[in-house]
Amino acid sequence: MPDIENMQYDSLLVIFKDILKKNNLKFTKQREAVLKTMYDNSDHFSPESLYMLIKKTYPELNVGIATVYRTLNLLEESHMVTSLSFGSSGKKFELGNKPHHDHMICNICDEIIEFEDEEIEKKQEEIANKYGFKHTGHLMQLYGVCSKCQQKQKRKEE
Amino acid sequence: MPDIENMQYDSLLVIFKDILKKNNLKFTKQREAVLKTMYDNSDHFSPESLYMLIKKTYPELNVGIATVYRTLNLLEESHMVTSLSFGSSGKKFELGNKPHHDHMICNICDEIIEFEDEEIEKKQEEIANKYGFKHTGHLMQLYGVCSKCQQKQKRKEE
DNA sequence: CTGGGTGCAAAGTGTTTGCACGTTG
DNA sequence: CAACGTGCAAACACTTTGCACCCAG
Repeated sequence: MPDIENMQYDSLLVIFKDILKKNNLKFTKQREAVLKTMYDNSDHFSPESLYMLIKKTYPELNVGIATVYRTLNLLEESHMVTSLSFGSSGKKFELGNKPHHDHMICNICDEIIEFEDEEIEKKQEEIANKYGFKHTGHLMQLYGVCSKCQQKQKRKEE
Repeated sequence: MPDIENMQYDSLLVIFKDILKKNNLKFTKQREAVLKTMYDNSDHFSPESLYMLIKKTYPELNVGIATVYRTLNLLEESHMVTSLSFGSSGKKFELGNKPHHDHMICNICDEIIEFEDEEIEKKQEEIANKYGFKHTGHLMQLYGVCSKCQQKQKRKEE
């Protein structure tokens, strides 16, 4: 499986078509619209918000939300997108075309800040090894209050 | 707020009653059954599995699953239990009476292994500070295959 | 032209809520 | 005895699925 970090859209598309072909699946306008929309609006999407954006961008396609779900699941299984588990309100998905990173999530405004730390990654590897655990992935999310919301809170207190 | 690590049941109960009193809530058999069952069967519970266990242990109470949800939410807000996000199939809850730790989750058998690493905790703190983020909690879960399941896989391959 | 894909609506999940009755303080 | 809590079932939110038609290969 190629490493899709930092790839341009054309290369992502080639990989996607390849995955489809290997699994006897077909390349459709709808499937492309999902990938393209995620690429063009690099962000963390809920299936719902992605669905709305696709409808707005490609009104002629008349995409259904079921297809968005189906495609996101397909892309996730193919490791082209990754998902973040979110408290209670479902998952968010992001296209995997950037270097690995984790997330800080503001409890107040839901803003997502990405960060990356090699040392922690190494440490995780060590821990897994210690327990004879074959480490295939992880989820690390820091929760708290982002700097903007902290300032808002201070202003209110005055 | 007291630190409920390593506490015996009696002390947990006192704290729980205290929280209830402070919020003008009542101490009921059902609420106690939830706390006691979690204490007696130290484990990671889905609301459903906890509900079943309570029904089995206290058949005379005729508890409803809605009460289990309500009580778990109450306990979580009061920081007496914590929850782990679980892929798509909801959350699991554990009583917070042990030292802080994170989780390794086997993708095959769903076994949960607890671990603790001070260095990572420190690093998380540093990262949050760097972004002006007020860090109030985190979720770190490593996914992979536990040693038992790796052995089973090997056996099949032979 | 055949098998997989799609939109739609219905069915599944997991969780929350309205209500009448029950219990706590 | 006032208020909060409970069980029940209905409602909810999110996601998956069955089906008839559609389209890519």
